[in-house]
Amino acid sequence: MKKVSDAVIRRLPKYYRYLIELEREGVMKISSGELSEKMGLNASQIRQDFNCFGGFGQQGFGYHVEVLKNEIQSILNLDKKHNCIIVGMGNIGQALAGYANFMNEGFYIAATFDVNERLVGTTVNGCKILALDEMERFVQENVVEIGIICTPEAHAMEVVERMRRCGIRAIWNFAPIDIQLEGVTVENVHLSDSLYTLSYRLSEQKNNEE
Amino acid sequence: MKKVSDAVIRRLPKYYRYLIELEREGVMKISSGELSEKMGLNASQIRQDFNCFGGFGQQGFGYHVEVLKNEIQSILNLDKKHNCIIVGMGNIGQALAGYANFMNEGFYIAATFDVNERLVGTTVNGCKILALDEMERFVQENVVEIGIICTPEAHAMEVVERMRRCGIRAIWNFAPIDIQLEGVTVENVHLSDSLYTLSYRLSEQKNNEE
DNA sequence: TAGATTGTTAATCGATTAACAATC
DNA sequence: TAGATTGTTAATCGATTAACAATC
Repeated sequence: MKKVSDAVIRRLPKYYRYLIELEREGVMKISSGELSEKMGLNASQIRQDFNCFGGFGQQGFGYHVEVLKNEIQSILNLDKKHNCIIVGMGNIGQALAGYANFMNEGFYIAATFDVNERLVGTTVNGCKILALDEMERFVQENVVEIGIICTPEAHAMEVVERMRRCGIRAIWNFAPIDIQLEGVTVENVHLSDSLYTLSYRLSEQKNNEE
Repeated sequence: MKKVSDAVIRRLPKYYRYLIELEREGVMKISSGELSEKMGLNASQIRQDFNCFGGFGQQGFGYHVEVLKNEIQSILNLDKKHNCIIVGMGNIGQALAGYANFMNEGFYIAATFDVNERLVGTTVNGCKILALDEMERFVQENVVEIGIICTPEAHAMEVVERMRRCGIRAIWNFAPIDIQLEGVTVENVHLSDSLYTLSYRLSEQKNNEE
């Protein structure tokens, strides 16, 4: 199968959100035209996107909302359970541990780790915090697919390397570094980058008003 | 000035991060070629990007790290203080309130709000939580540039509308809805979208290995 | 059958990359 | 002056959009 471009992949969760919403509203079918209006995308683009993965529609009719939703859920691999671990249980780590939403879509925080001895042993948002030194053993004894990095910048790279060594192949990174590692899929979040772009557009807006 | 594309704007914080790093390492000058290797970008692209905002380099020499860093800081509007408020002090809201990093770059959490009576009046990460009903008054009495939305999906749109009405022109949105509003600049974060794309790429990786 | 809407090919647009003249 | 590297124009590439034949 031809490689699907990143732009398409990043639209999939958005389709998924809108389809869940439509299903909740009891809508049974939708055309690319209607969906394009709702989502602010081009109808051609929507059809092109779906056709990267096969034809989910019916000519002359449109798309069955439930079918399409299930297809995208399956493409995104959200119909399977994924064990995660969090390393770094500061503010962000604790928040993600409590982000109950994840479990609804098959993400489960199997364990959390920190180096801070005052945190180790405590329970936050239902997750017990273990000593970082126990990570390797835990990952060997349990199936862990996703490593979530919420450490300060200084420790992030070392944790990434340790995760890779014990077989974790997917990393969700919240530390402000760009991780690129052979054989490991990384999604960098970079919250501050996001805020900075907002700051840019705010000042741009002000300039236009002057 | 010609409108700068979103792709360029999203690279600015990344340049900024690398330049801060270089400055910290004591590097005085850098060429687009060296920077491209470090950042994994194309050198032409880097020069094109910088030239959207004017020529910061010196032919035959390269770029002064400090000068370039300061220019980008100024373009991103990070050399000014920005008051923010957070609405919704659940896990994510609390985490962002404590994300001390923001203040370093001029972002300051002036107040936080919630509807939950058990939270109102308490102090989290140094931020006192006020009742949501006090938001309008607070914004009128203080200069607030950025509204941060961390409410559940169901309340997000109403909060956005209230923020707009009391004059907030920039919104950093963590609720899982796409906000688009005339006259308001919105940066949608969508953490679960990000995790879903990681999930997709993880399954793709597994398929390739088979 | 006629109408609607998909799936897919072709055209357009914008972003990335290459090339090179300008110049420090 | 010669060498290096920018700033900028031109070429390429990929993503988006338009068009339309296929078909339900």
